[in-house]
Amino acid sequence: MEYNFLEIEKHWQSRWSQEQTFKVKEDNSKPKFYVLDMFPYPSGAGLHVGHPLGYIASDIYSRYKRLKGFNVLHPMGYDAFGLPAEQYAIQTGQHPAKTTEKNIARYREQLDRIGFSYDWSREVRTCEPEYYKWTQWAFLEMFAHWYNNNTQSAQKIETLIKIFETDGNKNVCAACGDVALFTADEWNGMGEKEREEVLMQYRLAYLGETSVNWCPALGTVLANDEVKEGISLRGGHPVEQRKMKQWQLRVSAYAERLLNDLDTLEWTDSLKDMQRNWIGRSQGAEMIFKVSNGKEEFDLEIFTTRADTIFGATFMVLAPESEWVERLTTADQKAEVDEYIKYASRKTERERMAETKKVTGVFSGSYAVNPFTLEKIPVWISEYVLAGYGTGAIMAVPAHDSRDYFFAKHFNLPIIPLIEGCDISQESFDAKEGVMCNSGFLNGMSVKEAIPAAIDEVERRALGKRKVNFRLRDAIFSRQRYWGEPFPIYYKDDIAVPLTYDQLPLELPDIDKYLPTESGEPPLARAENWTHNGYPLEKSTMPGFAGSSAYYLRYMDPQNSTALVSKEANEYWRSVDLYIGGTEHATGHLIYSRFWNKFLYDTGRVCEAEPFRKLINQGMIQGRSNFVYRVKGTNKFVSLGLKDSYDTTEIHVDVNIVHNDKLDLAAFKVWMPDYADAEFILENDEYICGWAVEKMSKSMFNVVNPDIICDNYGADTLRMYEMFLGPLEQSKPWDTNGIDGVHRFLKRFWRLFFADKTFGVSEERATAAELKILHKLIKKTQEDIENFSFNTSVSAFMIALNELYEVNCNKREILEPMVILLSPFAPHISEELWSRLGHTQSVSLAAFPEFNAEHTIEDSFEYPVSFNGKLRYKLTLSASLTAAEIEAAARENEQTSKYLAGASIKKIIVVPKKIINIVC
RNA sequence: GCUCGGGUGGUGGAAUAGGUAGACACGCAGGACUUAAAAUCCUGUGGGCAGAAAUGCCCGUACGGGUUCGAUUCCCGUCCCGAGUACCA
Repeated sequence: MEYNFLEIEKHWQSRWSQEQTFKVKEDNSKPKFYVLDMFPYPSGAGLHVGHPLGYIASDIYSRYKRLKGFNVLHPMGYDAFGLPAEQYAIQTGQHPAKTTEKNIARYREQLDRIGFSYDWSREVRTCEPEYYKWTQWAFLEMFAHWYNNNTQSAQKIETLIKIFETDGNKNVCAACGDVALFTADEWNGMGEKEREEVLMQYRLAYLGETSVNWCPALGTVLANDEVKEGISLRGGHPVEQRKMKQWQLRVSAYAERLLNDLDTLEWTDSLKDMQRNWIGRSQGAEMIFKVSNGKEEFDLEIFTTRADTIFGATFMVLAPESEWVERLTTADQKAEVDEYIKYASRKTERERMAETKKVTGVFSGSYAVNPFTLEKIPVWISEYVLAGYGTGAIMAVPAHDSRDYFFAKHFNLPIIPLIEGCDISQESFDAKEGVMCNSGFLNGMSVKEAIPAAIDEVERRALGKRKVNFRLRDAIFSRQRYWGEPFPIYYKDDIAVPLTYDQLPLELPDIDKYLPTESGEPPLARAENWTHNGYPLEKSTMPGFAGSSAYYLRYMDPQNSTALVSKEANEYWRSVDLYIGGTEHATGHLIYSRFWNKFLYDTGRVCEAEPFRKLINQGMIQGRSNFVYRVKGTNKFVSLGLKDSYDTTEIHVDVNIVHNDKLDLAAFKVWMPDYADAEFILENDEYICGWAVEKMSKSMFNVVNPDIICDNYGADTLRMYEMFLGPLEQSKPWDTNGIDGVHRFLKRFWRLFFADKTFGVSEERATAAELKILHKLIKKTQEDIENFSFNTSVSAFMIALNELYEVNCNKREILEPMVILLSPFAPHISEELWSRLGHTQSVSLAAFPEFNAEHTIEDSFEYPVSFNGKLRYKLTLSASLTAAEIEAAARENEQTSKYLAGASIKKIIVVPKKIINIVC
């Protein structure tokens, strides 16, 4: 009886879908467990073999948890808004909804073949109005809240208005934009428009002018994490800086909490580190310098983490975009400064990066006074100071900051060393160590003492105060695109007015073309009558991360039409227990989602402060390309081992017509018409291809479709092989060379149940040795699954099978539990065997077999005995032994006795069950 | 530059509260079955030396040191690879 995986898999997949085997409901009698995959963007290319890696792992874990008696929520959906569908629409005129629908159908087909245990009744798609209604709702909620720094939580905007009405804003401690102080009377005297402008500075979703990453080729703004090295992540177009009025989310308000709560999560250290770096907390002081342009005096505020170096501040630098530039530029420097500002603004982000070592700058004409040395120091303008961080102005300490050092050297500004014995002839001394000098009252202190001492003095003399700065910026939330969630906002006399909740969802209108308009407006400007009660609606749409920020909540209660998630469903499922996905979302989705969740937590909509308790990052699967070598100027191809004797060109060949690096010659001739009459120079009658690890992409012909693996080997082989490939977190090339081994295992496992060609297992009682094989496997498998070490788990099955074959065991008592153990990895074959074993209920309803220590404990061991660390012989000894017993046994033993003859024993080291070392 | 990972056979990878390095699998070589192939099964497989053989000895976890009876594992230094980040004051 052959292992007919095609038939078996088809049969069980249709059973699972008919019987809705994996549908879950809230059930208070069982503990819950929520396993989530990062939902995919359904691209036109379909799934390749790399996509399911994480899905397989999460599916194994889900099935395992079910076997352990948990009520497992394991849903799947689609992140369906996105740029590729829109780009495709621009090119073809096809509505993105149509192509997205088609792609989703294809994805579903491919996913189904692998045998995942998703509860598809909970599927969500971010582009459907019933779903994005709640994305829009969350945006309106943010619009209607402000962040109170005193209580460290979001509060209704009405509470703020109340405070303004009675106290003005002097006692309000909020995360907000620049607002002048006003009294209650002033507030009450303001007109509606003026009030709205003030409130906008406080809202958590707000409209504000910022410098944004503008991508001219895509005609849209991009978030920082959508840009890499000045190039757009999608499409690879150059990106430049531009000032624009955009909707933003006040993510920065949550910086401290986003940072602190990382400690409560079971994420990898490297991922937490990435988030910590991205949030970028730094502790220092804000200080005021008196500056004068010769006519007027100002207080110029700067931020520094090195207040201790104040005595070495020999000049100041403003960012070119700083509002101070205009005030501090003197008449005779104006021409030069204007030219520099123009030069700096023309540069794209990319050019700035490329010239990061080039020193540029211009003198403003103004001077500041160093409050400690009372020296007059010049104020310069340079692009190495960023407008968006701190106050956009710095005090420059060239001796102890490398950037200031290069600048001072270039423009010949004084450099004063502040640390005893430091050498600053070639470069600055940036380390925070050593003893202070040239620094007045700080002299003789170590740097570590001097930093707080200097800030204390600054505060005492009212020159400034302690301050924590974050690198994390507010998230820009507007995109000038079509295929995204419309903003539920309209404009009445230039005032942004939210729609009411009962007017949601605001559906995306149909338009005839998906490009921006000729006048540069977003595509929604093309929609007919894009208005609300005659007032114009917002024309931007929301970015990709909007729809993915709260999808894990929607899965808990996907059909709810009155709330994002009901209180009951939320309190049952709480948060994601296990989240599996790629590390590329570390500073995007995983920050936004945490922010979004914390906001909903503040407003009492969700019961957990963090969305994803444990997170595993699966590695990327790279492509493994194959090459053939064409002899130049001919249609002859030479095998890898012989290619050095010819002058050849390396050509990518489709990996699907290569097996174990051997080329299928017939298939090769059919593959490309040019090669129909190709000739081959073979070695040992075979054509061996070269190979290299590259990105999986169509152009390198190294894309492997999981469907092909399912056709040839079956889904169970695919699942086990992907796990067997190596540790889950590690990136590795897809390499089919080993897949036969896993497939062979499944065939051998299957054959174990067919002793005499017909199905049947022995009902005899198992021996102690056989039980040992089983219980070793139970122990190992459970440990490995809990540790996500699936590759060693697969190995454990192979070892157990080898051992069973060795003792020729096909007893029910051993095989039945093994079927259950294997079912998370290879569900189809397990279900089939389970039912053939005479069980009507599916495997998943059976209890997971318990590990029994009794069957794995041995009463005697073969101990390797070493003398002075050198291994000599093995002695069989009982499990518990004393030094005297070991010595006696060793002296009696024929082989070891010669090493002990006449030797005096210093000590005997016993490492339980491992080794005995006798030191002579 | 900074931060975090990682360097183990021909290949993917096992083994780290320090304890027989190379599990398991691929590949390769030889053998059995077969008219033949496929499938299946068995044996060998880090390198070197000695031996007819059983076997024994030496060297081996990027490189150089250190701690230890004992280091792939811990510490110091060097080199290389990968990921993230980039003028964040």
